[in-house]
Amino acid sequence: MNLQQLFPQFEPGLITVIEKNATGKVFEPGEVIMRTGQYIKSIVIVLKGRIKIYRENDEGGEFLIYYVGHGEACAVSMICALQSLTSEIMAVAEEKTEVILLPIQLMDDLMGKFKSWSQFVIQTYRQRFEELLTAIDHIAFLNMDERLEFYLKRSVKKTGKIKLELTHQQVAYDLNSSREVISRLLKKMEQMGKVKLHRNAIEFLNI
Amino acid sequence: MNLQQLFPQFEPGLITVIEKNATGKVFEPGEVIMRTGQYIKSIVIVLKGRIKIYRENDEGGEFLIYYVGHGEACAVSMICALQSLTSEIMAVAEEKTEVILLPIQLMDDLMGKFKSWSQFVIQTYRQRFEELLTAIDHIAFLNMDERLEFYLKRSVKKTGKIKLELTHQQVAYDLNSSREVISRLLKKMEQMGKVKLHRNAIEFLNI
DNA sequence: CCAATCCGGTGACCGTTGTCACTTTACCTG
DNA sequence: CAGGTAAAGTGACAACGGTCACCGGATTGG
Repeated sequence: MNLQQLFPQFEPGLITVIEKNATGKVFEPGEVIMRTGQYIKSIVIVLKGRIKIYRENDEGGEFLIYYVGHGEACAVSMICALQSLTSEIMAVAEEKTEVILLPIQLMDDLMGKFKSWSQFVIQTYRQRFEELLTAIDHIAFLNMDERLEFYLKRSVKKTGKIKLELTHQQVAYDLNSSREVISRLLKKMEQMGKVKLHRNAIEFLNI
Repeated sequence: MNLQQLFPQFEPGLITVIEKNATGKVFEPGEVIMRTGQYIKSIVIVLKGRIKIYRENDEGGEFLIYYVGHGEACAVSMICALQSLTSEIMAVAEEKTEVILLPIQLMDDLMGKFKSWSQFVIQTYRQRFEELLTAIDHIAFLNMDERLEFYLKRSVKKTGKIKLELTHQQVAYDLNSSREVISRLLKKMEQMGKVKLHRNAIEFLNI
């Protein structure tokens, strides 16, 4: 994967520094990249594939906050990196995902030296901040059926597939709900002609 | 209010630039500082008092996300400032609040020139990001009684008062609930000896 | 091919919260 | 002090979503 191609806005000097200090890593679908409570030692940048970021609670509840796609970075890793804090979220590879890891010590240095880097950091914060606000909106103001519909639409957009390979159980996890509830709501959506249900797959109609 | 005293980490040069370009403003308790959908033209920094930041939805629902106290800045104003976007939140003065407004054009300039400023910006993002995550936790995983207790404890901490001057209706607004529900839960808490209820006030016991 | 397993469908039930309607209480003001 | 008003208490009810129990169909693997 060509870094310069993925980040055309980065100065060549910055690319060189990153290439010198980064280590690559590949995660298989479903593999956990980061756990709640784990120490963060690197900034994670996605080159290829996609990561899901979850918030967890003590009793096994989990809740999908956002996706990190290629050319994006995990804001949480940056945040924690600055203070060597533990992660407050969980990250899981959704598909086969290629990332690079940058040692946190580099962060301060890059921020000072490269304007494109500090813009990238700020831009990442901004985007994630807005996504968190959207997440808050949804759980605070929407019912499960509306949240489900948003979830499916977003999945279609992120994967580019209309037929989503998902079980009801997986959807329930992501929305911090239960399988039965999701099944019921999907049935309703099917009756309204919004989706077609298959085994292990949900086909989205009327986009 | 002495800027240098409030921000000891700022370089004297930075203080000078801020003083030259800032305009002061005072808001009365309950006054709306920023509305959802409004264009942001300045960065807001609180010198004295406290602001409440809400997320609103179309149907009049609102939801308290966090407070901005003295020596703190509104992360949203920074985020929007960078791209001249509209605000996605509402800000209301909780008490008599003194702020300074920095024109957004200054942002880029300061970021490049003053390390203490870019650290301040990053630090602000980091803190707000975590508060958003906490807010998500609460609405996603906690029941109203737990959220209410957290809300009261936080108010005690923020105001320094054990006897909170709040009506049940105001609490209901902040938690996006209804007065009756809050009244019921407060009654329960009173029976458990956690609070003492007065007219227009809630006294917190056992801290 | 049959058993085990996984996925999904379904009905019953319940707790939490929101809503409605109304009453009671505290406080303020003329 | 009387009357008005804002705040708070309360009971009834409904909607949403979580849980339980159980079933049936599809898939897989020995």
